[in-house]
Amino acid sequence: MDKLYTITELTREFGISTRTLRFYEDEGLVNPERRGRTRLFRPSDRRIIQNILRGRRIGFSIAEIREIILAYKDPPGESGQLTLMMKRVSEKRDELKQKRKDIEDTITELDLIEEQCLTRLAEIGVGT
Amino acid sequence: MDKLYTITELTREFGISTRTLRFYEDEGLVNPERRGRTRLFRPSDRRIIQNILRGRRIGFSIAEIREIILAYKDPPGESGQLTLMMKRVSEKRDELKQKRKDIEDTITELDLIEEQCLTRLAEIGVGT
DNA sequence: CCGCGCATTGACTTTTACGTCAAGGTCAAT
DNA sequence: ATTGACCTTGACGTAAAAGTCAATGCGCGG
Repeated sequence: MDKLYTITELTREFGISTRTLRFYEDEGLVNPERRGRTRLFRPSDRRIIQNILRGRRIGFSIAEIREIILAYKDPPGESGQLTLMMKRVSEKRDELKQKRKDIEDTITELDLIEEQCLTRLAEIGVGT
Repeated sequence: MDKLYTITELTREFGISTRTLRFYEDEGLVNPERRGRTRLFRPSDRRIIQNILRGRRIGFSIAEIREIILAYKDPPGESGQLTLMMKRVSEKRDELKQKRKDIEDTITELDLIEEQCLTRLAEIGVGT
């Protein structure tokens, strides 16, 4: 049935503000239909928003997110452009792998902090 | 031999600016010695800087990074504080796990884009 | 002694990603 | 017809994390 979403429906679903969605439109990330001046978001817009939010969570800038979205929508037709894009994709992937390692190391560190807390708690618990 | 590092040595090693290191000092994240007014960073400072940069890469704010550094240095002595901290640690860990999943999904997506590029390239290559 | 490179502080500026008004249009229900 | 919910555009404000600029100091090779 291809439901259309109003702006506030989506802000509620994703916990973001209307300002944020309008901003994403200004940035050319989403292109909702209009009934009069009112925005109506398609399922495809909704999916893009999910992508944006994911990108945001992992620290991509709007420009980077836009680049990925565009790359996905219409990969360039020219050979040189394609090769260039594959280089950029490869770089991004390396960056993400580094980030994943950073996260894993930090999780380990958090585990350590937690352990220290437990130890201290036990000491205190025994002492009193 | 406990080498001491000048500010520019470290900026070169880590690819950051002197302004950044001074900013981190203002924020209380590092405490270099002083010979006169000149900063001399100890190996411990250097390690903290590595931690800061790692935190930065995974999107932690300076405030969050400071919190983790402090938690690691001196875990609080009081029972309530300890329990509180463990809750915060647990939250951060969940956040990081979500982030790791986001990263893995995005890597998968990048793989897909790359594949599309390769397909297009093959098509072009054959056609010409 | 002069200039060079490296160091300092302090103040002002910038960028990103929105938040926050202001001022008003539309429509359904009361 | 007024209230209230929801929508709009446009302009201005803000916080974080530095960048940039100005003015200055210190030690050293030539």
